[in-house]
Amino acid sequence: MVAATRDGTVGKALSVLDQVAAFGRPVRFTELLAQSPFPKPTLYRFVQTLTNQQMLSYDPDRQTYAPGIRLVRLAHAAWEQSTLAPVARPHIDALSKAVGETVHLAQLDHAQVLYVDKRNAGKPVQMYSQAGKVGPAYCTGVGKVMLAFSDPAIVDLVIEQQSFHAFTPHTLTSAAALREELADIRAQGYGFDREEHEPGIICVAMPILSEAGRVLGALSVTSTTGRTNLAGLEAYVPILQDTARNIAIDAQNWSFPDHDTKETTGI
Amino acid sequence: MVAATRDGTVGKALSVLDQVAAFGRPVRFTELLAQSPFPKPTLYRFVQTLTNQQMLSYDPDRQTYAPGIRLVRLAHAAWEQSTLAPVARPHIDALSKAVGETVHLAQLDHAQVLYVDKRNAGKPVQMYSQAGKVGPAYCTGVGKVMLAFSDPAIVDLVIEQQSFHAFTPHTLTSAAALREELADIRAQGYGFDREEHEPGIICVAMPILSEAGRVLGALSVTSTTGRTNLAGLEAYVPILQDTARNIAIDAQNWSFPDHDTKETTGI
DNA sequence: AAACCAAGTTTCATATAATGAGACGCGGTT
DNA sequence: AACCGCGTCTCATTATATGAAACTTGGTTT
Repeated sequence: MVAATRDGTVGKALSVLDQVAAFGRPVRFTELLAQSPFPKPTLYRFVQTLTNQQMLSYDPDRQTYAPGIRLVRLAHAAWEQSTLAPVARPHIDALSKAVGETVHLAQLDHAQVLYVDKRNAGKPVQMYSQAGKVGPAYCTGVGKVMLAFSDPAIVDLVIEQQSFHAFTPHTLTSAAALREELADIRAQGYGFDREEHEPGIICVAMPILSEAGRVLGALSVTSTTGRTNLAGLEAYVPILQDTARNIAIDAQNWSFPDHDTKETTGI
Repeated sequence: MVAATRDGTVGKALSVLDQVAAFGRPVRFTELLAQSPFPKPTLYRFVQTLTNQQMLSYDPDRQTYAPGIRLVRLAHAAWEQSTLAPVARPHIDALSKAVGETVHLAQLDHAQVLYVDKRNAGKPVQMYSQAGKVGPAYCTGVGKVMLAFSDPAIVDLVIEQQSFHAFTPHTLTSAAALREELADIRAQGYGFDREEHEPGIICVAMPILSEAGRVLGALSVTSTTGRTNLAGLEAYVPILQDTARNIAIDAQNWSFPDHDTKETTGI
């Protein structure tokens, strides 16, 4: 996660937030305490404060804490302002329609892949339950592609703090294998997920690069070995390239033109 | 917002987060300073800390701050654990299919309505851009319905800190009018939005109440005056009632049964 | 070029708030 | 009745946050 100390009280309190979120379920005070670096009263006060602040929610019946509702509000703003999603939206819609497969838009967040948007092939999907999800960088198409074009220093850092887990027989499980793969990706400009994260799931991924060559994010088209193969996915490379370039251009020119998108949702 | 002081340094820092989010666009340091209660160096350090912590993101080119990507990660956890959305999902899907109109699921967050999930009538929709959105409580169907069944003390508080704005000619613009409406809703068990927030937009809303009578959230079916009228919407009351009751029951029994929902997304 | 200005950054003595060992209250066992 | 685990509170100590003022930087005006 983020550097816990160094950022004083605020940093410590936020680390508690992460801790609660990491549980993935409502959690009791004692459970937190057991794996907390903070002494009991300190942790207690953090939890109190965060609950006051609606960053945590408290269930009095079960005596449990969970990430709070204020985060949902804040994340809405974050998603609209700090991710590629709003600019990329029309392009992803078009791409999804064109290829008829699941499309992902991801960004790099520390050593992890953060999925910021998604279009499902057939039916509408509850996006929010997907966006915000994180995954490992070393065994996903989007992750590898983003790393391949990242600053070497960042790659070193990611590899260093990465514990390679073999999700499938195809997962790359060593720093050396990964570095080799990254070189290949850099050479050819795009990458694949060859059932490295889940059996039967393959994808082709394309980086979204700024004019200056900085990694903004990545796109991928996902399918299953039942429906197609890598050669089949490779056919999508041109349209992925176009889409990625267009997103990059729009991102460059994007300057939040004063809310000209008037709401008409009828909420 | 939340009580800024009282929660020490952490509370103050979080208030800065809110402030940034409220801008709705990337914002410069000076802009923040102009409307901040904190002196320059204090605000500066908060912004620094929050940026370090990825709660804010900084654009060095434009020298602007925006809500950070860490919020998206955290919100994912919050949405899954602290909202009705995961339990309600199947019920809302069914409801949406049955009525063929836009369906909203909302919860009360302070004095505001927080939309936690949504199904669009015809075409798939980018949910995330809607969930997390907040609206006023006094002039939306879901807001009034939730207030109507809330603790009187809460209602007083909400009304007190509410500045009534007339969005349309039909908006209730006085505490008295609102209280009267709330009494009616309580008597009849559900409520309407009679073009009170946006012209042409109407909805019927139903509270989701726990066995003990506590307000868990609210559902609504939204339409336009072009397609139907209040009497037409009233026909949905029985199915809304059923759906709300079923959601309440599921929410009661919901106890996070240890990740039996294995992922098969193929990300 | 020199003077100016505004936005951003750093310093440092002071005030304030965070800290955590310990103690307390309380419901549920044994 | 004694015990125990869990959550809560107290308070002297210490560390941290604070903010007036000074400094830097990059751009604009005279």
